Amino acid sequence: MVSVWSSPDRPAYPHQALAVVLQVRERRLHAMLWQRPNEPFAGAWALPGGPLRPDETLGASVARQLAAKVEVSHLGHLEQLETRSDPGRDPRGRTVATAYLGLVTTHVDPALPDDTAWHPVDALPPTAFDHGSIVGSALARLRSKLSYTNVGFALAPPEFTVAELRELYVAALGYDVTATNLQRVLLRRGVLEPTGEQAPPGRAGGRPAALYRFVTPELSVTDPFAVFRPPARRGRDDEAEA
Amino acid sequence: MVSVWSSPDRPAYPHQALAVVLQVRERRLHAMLWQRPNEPFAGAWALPGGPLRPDETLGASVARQLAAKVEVSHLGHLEQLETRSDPGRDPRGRTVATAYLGLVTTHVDPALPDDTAWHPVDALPPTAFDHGSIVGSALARLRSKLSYTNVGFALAPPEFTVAELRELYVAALGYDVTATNLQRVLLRRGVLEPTGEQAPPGRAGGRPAALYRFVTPELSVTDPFAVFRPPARRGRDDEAEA
DNA sequence: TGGGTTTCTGACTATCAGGCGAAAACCTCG
DNA sequence: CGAGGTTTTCGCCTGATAGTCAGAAACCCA
Repeated sequence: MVSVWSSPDRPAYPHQALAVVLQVRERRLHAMLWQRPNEPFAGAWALPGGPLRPDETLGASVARQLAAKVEVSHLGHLEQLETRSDPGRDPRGRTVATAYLGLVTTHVDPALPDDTAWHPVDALPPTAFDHGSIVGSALARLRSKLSYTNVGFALAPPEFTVAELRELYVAALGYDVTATNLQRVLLRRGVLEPTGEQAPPGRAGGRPAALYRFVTPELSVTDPFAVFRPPARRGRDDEAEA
Repeated sequence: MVSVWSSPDRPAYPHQALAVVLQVRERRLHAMLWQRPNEPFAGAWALPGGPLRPDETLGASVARQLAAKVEVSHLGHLEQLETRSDPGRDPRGRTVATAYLGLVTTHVDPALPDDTAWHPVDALPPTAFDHGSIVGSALARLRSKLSYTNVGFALAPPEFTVAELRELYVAALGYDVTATNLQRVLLRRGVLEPTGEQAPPGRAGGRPAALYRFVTPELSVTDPFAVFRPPARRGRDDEAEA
């Protein structure tokens, strides 16, 4: 047990770890929220999370508290987002909150407690505290990262067709993207690769789609900034193969 | 005065706001550090910062504590970086620390307390706590943002030549960039504009350089991701002018 | 077997970063 | 006062990549 120390010139504050857990459900991006039964903000919806324990890191804390809500194995990605410290953010007294961004793959439907539900991010119910704006931050983070990293792996099932992947991106980004372009860009970047197999023929006919997977199930950035790059890195000799 | 509340199931922790203040000095990127006189880490160098007060936000706290070190007006940019929560990061007891990234324009030399000094980021002295790795995070953040935002304005003086700006970028990025390309890219993005005047002729002869300034003294992102963009945004009709 | 549907592939275009060299503008020295 | 050196600026070219589009491929159903 680690002792918590405080003194007049080292004031201490309750700290909570929050999580914005996002998942694409029925072609729309949803956030996991739970409904507060008590004041303050009784009836309003809040982000899952809770107090930081004396012996855990914030990352461990948010993972532990999420485990009480969803199967943790469904969490494909978890990263620190930002820390909110407005003294008035909780009317009961000051707390500091560190928010995390969590992503759940779209092909699972984890069981949730009764007070917890998924809400489309473009039509959130009344939210508690500053949680609404935290969801906004998470959205912005996800959307920009979708473009220059492979976070998509955390939203998509292990194998998928390009059309399915496109649906995910459309839902998460909030605007339309073409399957052709999505496929070419991701293939060129080397984050996507065909499995060699093909999906079962669709119910409505049409050419059966090839199956793809993300090459690496870990976050990697694609260095979108061709700008001000060292001239050395000119030719990409990654695949020096006859 | 805001009351701080705590209970067995809402443990509280001392929280400190830290700042990684960076400045380009003599063609090298430096970080501002102060030398600890006492244990733990006596003699090691630490990031400026200190305890969060009960009635201030983290942002206000870091600004306040920096004001004790440097003229705050020199801080061209300040943004939240990340929050460290390893229970063992301070051997005296648990503290949570939220780090900020601060940038100082290169044309000033603010007076510093005796225990505080600038250190080149590529040759840091022994650092206290986890502050060394926090500097690393700040470096990564600055370098990526230099490429897709206009943060440069926070490092550069109000007016400058392209050659001077290039020196700043070289120092901050850690690798060489060409003045030609830097100028063209920033002009094309519209973050840079000529003042119309030109710098006093150099001591070594040569064509006198034109003076430039950053168009906006606030952070703006240049949306580096031409990827997965809504097709609507095709032509840029920002400057629909005869 | 033909029509409809979906996916895949390649060709073409537009945009932008990066490299290179010539021209412009200034200095100093003989 | 002109020649040589230095620094900046500008224009042209190349290469990489995003975006569009149309046609071919592959499947289902009637």
